[in-house]
Amino acid sequence: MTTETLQNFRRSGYCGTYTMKNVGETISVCGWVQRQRNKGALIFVDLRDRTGILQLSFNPDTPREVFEKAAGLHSEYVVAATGILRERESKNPDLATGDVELEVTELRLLAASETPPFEILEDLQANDMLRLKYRYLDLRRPNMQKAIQTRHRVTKVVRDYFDEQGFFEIETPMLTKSTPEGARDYLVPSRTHPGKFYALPQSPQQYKQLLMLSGFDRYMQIVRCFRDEDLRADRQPEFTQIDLEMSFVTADDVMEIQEGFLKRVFKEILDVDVQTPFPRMPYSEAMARYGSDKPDTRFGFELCDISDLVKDCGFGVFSGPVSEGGSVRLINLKGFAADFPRKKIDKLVDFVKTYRAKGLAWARLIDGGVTSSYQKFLTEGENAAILERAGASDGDVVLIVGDAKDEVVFAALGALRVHCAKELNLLDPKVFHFLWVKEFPMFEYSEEDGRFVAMHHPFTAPLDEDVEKLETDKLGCRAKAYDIVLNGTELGGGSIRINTPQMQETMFKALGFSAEEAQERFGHLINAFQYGAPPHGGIAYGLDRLCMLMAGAESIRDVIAFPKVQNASEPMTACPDVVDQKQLDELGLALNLAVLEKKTEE
RNA sequence: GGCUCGGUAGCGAAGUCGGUUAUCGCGCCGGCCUGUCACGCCGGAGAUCGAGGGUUCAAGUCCCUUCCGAGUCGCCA
Repeated sequence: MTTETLQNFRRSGYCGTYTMKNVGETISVCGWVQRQRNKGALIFVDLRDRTGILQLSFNPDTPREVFEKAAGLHSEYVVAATGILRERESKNPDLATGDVELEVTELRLLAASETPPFEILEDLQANDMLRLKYRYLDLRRPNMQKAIQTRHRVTKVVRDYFDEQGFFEIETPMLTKSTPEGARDYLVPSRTHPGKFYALPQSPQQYKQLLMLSGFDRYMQIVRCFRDEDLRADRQPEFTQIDLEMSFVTADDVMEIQEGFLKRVFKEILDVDVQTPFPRMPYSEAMARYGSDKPDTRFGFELCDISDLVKDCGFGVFSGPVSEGGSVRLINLKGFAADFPRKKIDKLVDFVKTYRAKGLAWARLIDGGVTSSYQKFLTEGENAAILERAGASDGDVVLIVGDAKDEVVFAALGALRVHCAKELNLLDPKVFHFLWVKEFPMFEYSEEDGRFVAMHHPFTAPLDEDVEKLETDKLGCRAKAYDIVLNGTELGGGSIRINTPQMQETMFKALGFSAEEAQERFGHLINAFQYGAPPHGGIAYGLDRLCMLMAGAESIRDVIAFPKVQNASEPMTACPDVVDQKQLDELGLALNLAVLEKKTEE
C-alpha cells in the first residue's frame, strides 16, 4: 500500500470535538487508526488523535477507490479523512462523539504501521519494561496522554500563579560545582579543564539564595534536578522541582503563599476545593502521633506510648528497650479485629522486621475475649493498663513495637499503620489531606560519617530560641524548616535560610567543617554573604510527585514522558552506554578496568 | 548491598502430585458478513516455558547458579 502526502489537506479540527451541532458540515480530520471493522459492504474505522475517537464510515456510496483504501487499513496507520459529518443510524453512548460519524469522501494514507508490540488501549496490562522500550507507543494511550497533559496544565498554573504573586522565573546552570553534602552527584568531565568535573545540580539551592542576595526578591523555576541514588516508585535520578525563594519573609509567609498555590492548582486541575490554611504540626508531634515526618492523616491508628507502663514489668522484650533509652509504643486498629486473623498478624510481624524491628507483640480483642502474644508475661494489672491506654475495646487489634532506638519504633509503626490502612482500603485517592510539618531537627547523627550532618541542608536557619543549642544540644536544636505533606507523600520542603556570615560560620563549625574546608566548599556563598543578604527562605516541590497524586498514579514514571527504570537505565535509548575511545581521550579519561571488573563481579 | 514478588507465542494470563501433542483470551494472517463500535462467524499460523547447569526413565513444574523487571530496606542534605 503506497502512502501519500498531505497535499492540499487542511485539518478542520480534532476528532474528539465533533458532535451533533456539526452535523452536515464538511470536515477534515487526521490521526491514527484505532480499529477497523469490516462488515463486507460497510467499513467502520475508529480514528484517534489526542482528543479522542471519531468513527469514519464507508458504505456502497463511498467512491470505490476510497472504499478499497479503507479496506486495507490496519491498527496505527496514520490517515487523513475528509467527508460530511452525519448523525449515526445506531448511536454509541459510551463515546463522546458517539452520536455522529464521518461519511468519508476522501481518504489519504499518510503512514502505514507495523503491528505494534502491544495494543494502544486505555487499560493496557503490559509489563513496564516493554512499555518503556516502546514508550512512544505507550504514550499514545489515552490515560498517558491525559497524564502528560495534566502535567502541562499544572506547570501552566505554577507559572500563572507565581507570576501573579510577583515571582520571576530565572534559569540557573545545569553545569555546576559538586558539593559533597547530600546525595551522590552526577559528574560531567570537563574537556577544557582536564581532570576536573562539573556536577549536575541536585537542586539550585545556592544559586537561588544568591539571587535573593542580588535583590530579585521573588524567584521561581521549574527545574530539572539530578541525584545519583537508587530509584523508587516516587524517586527518579532526574526529576523536576518547582523551586521557589522569597526575601524578607518568615516561615509563615512562605507557607501562606504556598497554600494559595496548592488551593489554586487543585481547583483548576481537579476542581477540588482544599481548605486553607493547612494544619501545621511540629516534627516531634508528627513522629509521636504517626511515627513519620510525612504522616498520612486520612485515617487514624495513631501511635501511643506505653513505655512508662512497661518499664518495670518482668517481660524483657518490653522493659529492655525502655531501660536502654528507647520506647515501647502501639497502634490500635480500632474495630478491625475481624480483618486481622492470626495468620494475617503473623505477616505483619514479618513486615515490621523489614524496618529493623525485632518483632511485633499483639493483642486481639474479639468475642469478649483477649488473645495476645504477650499477656502471659505480664501481670493482670499491666495487661489491663496497656489496653486501657490503647483505648482498646472488643473488636480491636493492638500492635506493639519496642526497641532501644526510638527511630526503629517510629519507622516500624509508622509504616505499619499505613500498610494496614492500605490493606483495609482506607486510603481514598480522591481525598486530599495536606499537612505542614515544621520545626525539623537541625541535625542528625550520621553513623556512616561519624558526625552530625544537617538534616535539611547547612544553610537552614535554626529557630531563634534554639540558636544556643547549636553548640550545646545539637540533637535538641530545631530548624526553621518545613515540609508540605499530602496523603503521606512529601510533596516539598523548604526553610528560612541563614543570611549572615556569622551564623553561617557557626553552622559550619557545628557541622565540624574547619574554616578552610568551609571556604573551599562553599566559599562563593560565604563571600557573597559579606555583602548584605536579605533574610530569605523558600521551598521546592517535587513536580513529578504532585502530578502523580493529582493524576491518581502509583508511580512518578506515569507522569514522566521518558522515565528511567530501577537500575537507572532507559530502555528505549539503552543509555547509559559506552563511548568512543576518542571521546575518552579528548577528556583525558581512562577506564579503570580493575575497578570495573570488580564492580561487575559484585 | 539485603529482603519479597515476578519472567510460559507479539501481549495478558492458566498449567494440579514431575508423566501423552503446553491451555485460554487478545492480537496477527486468510475467508464471509449492509449498522458495527471490546463487532460477529469459519479457518490458520505463531512457544528454544528468561538463560545456564543438575536430579530423574521423564522437568514449564524439583535443586543450584545467573540475567532481567517491580516493590521495599539501606541510601535519597
